[in-house]
Amino acid sequence: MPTMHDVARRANVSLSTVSYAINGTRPISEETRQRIFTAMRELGYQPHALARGLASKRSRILALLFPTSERGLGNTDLEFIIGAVDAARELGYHLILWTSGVDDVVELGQLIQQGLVDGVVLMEVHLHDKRVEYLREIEFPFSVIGRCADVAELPYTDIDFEQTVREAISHLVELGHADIGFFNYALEVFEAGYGPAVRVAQAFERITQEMGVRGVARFCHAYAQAGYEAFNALLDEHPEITAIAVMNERSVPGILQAIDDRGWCVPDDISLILLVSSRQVAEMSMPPLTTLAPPAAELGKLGVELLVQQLDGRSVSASQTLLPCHLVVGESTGVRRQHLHEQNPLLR
Amino acid sequence: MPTMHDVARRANVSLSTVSYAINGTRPISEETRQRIFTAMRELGYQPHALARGLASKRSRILALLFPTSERGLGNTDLEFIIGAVDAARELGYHLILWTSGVDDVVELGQLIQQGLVDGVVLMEVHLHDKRVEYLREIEFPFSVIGRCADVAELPYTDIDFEQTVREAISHLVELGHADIGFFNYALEVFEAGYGPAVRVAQAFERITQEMGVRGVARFCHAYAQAGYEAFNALLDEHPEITAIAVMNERSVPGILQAIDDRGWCVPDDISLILLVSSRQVAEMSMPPLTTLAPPAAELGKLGVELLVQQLDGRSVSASQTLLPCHLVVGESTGVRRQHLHEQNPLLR
DNA sequence: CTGTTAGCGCTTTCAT
DNA sequence: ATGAAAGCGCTAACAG
Repeated sequence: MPTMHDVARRANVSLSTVSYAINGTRPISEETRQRIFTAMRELGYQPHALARGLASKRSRILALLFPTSERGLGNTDLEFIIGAVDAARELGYHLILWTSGVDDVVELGQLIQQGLVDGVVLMEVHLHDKRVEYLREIEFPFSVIGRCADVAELPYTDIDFEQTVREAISHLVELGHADIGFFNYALEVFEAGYGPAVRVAQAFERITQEMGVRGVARFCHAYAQAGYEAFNALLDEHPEITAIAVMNERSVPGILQAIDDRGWCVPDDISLILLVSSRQVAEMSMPPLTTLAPPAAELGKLGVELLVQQLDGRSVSASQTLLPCHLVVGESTGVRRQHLHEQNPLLR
Repeated sequence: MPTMHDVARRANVSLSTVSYAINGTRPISEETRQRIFTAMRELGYQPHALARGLASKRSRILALLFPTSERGLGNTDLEFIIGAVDAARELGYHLILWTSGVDDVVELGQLIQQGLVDGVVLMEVHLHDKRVEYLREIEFPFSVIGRCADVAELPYTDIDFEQTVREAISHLVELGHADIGFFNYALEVFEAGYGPAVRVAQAFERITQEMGVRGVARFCHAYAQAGYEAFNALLDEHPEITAIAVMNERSVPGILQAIDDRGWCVPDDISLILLVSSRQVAEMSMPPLTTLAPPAAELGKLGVELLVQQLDGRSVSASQTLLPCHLVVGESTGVRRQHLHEQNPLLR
């Protein structure tokens, strides 16, 4: 494995000149530049990452902090990661993956103290996030995918939940729906201050009011049975509901089952819309569901860019960005129909 | 940030003694050991990863090569990654994610020459994989999740496709099915030598014969419409088929749609079984599908262990392992029924 | 059992 | 525009 020294000798220059040529840290005459790069090519030289990092105090390695616990691994999560990896490489960084508890500050501290990474990208932050507090305190570079309650000076990128809910409700309202149910994450998740759960809940309430429709929100665990029960409970209590927005795709099969058990059809008897689920997941259902697909890869990318921006000083984008979800119209939303029990009260 | 030097002074020993104490590379008297570790704790010392790596020529960083192109991002892919990350950390390694083309040997070479990683774990290898050839040639440590045609001396872990298919077919045969369809990946994927596609195809043919049932295999692209068409084509040609095994979950919604369009029901009129799809995906359908769920996290873990085994010499497991898929019985497989057209020929 | 010291391969002052 | 040399923080001979 050739070193810089080898390149220097072959190009008849000093070692430092090679370094300067590579990093462009100071002017080099075109002629020697050529000699150096030719030598490099001929030797198949690649700078040694560790040595470079040690000397420059910049490893060009980032860590993506990825808590696995939260709400099970979703289909979009991988997209986040790939988006981040690709962006990192684009910017000349490596990305190490680090899974750990949401509030395991100790492990985070150890990772950082190893001097391996120049900065970290946090995923799944809570409204009050210990990791964020910690990183702020020790003034270690970081960026956040998601956002905290206090976003002052916080470099983050997140989904525009307001827009997402608005677009979803709009879509339903345009189809004539005026009584809309909403299944959020489970209560515990909400109470833990999981951003999406909290923000979508707020947005749902505000926007249904704004638009003059009736909204009923419920919490629902992330499995089919929970969806089944939540749906039945909701419709028993609010039979007027003709459309449901769902935050957690995992409960969907149960909801569909419950609908089917009533002899109902989607979307004829009830419309269903996913709030932040990938197109891919939406298409796994029959009928394909209407969804607001999150810009997962873009969020991953932006998260990395936000961080690199601090590290390199180069301005890539605004330091606080909300990205819209994209409405993908499937076949689970349709014009409002009268409910069966309205058509024929004998059925209930 | 304290260095080893600081620890040494505080513990009244030489710098090297601290090093030896940390690495356990040579005997240290219990007393000084204590002094050193106390000093470390008091200073909150963490060894500097880059410096250590540079000096020891072992970075304790691994790369997981994860081609994104192949067949779209599946739901299990993230599990692989998490499994690998966790295993790596367990063994004291970091894991960087590296996405690149399946046969982009150049980029792989550059990664390696940077001296950043001690070894790489390859995912999605082809039967004849350029990366494998390259790594063998330069004698760089690696392990493989999947396997090549020539597995001599190849440290790999893979799904036991033979067992998977056998278990699936057994399940169907026990339910009385004797005419079984099989949807493989697309022809191109098969021809590119994508291991799972090739191995499952072989296994399907062999095992159906062994068990004395009739099997009909087809290729099918990874989207709903393809499933729809493949299903109709298959059943038009082979109306005797009462069960279908599917390799690629993406085509499933189309298959279900086609079934529905015929006025058929799953599993009453036809059984459906997924071959290598996660439980999670299987449960997203209605009814929940029967599947052979791959041991994704275990494969990721084993892949890393196989590599570390070479690196550290510690023996963690056999260097060639096939892991079984796990049969998760859903509601998409049931006892064989006579087909509609047999019951009532007028329908067709 | 412990200390001294020469690197690991590179960046970056300080000279020229 | 180029060189020389002092580290970056650690490991691993080599010495005792």
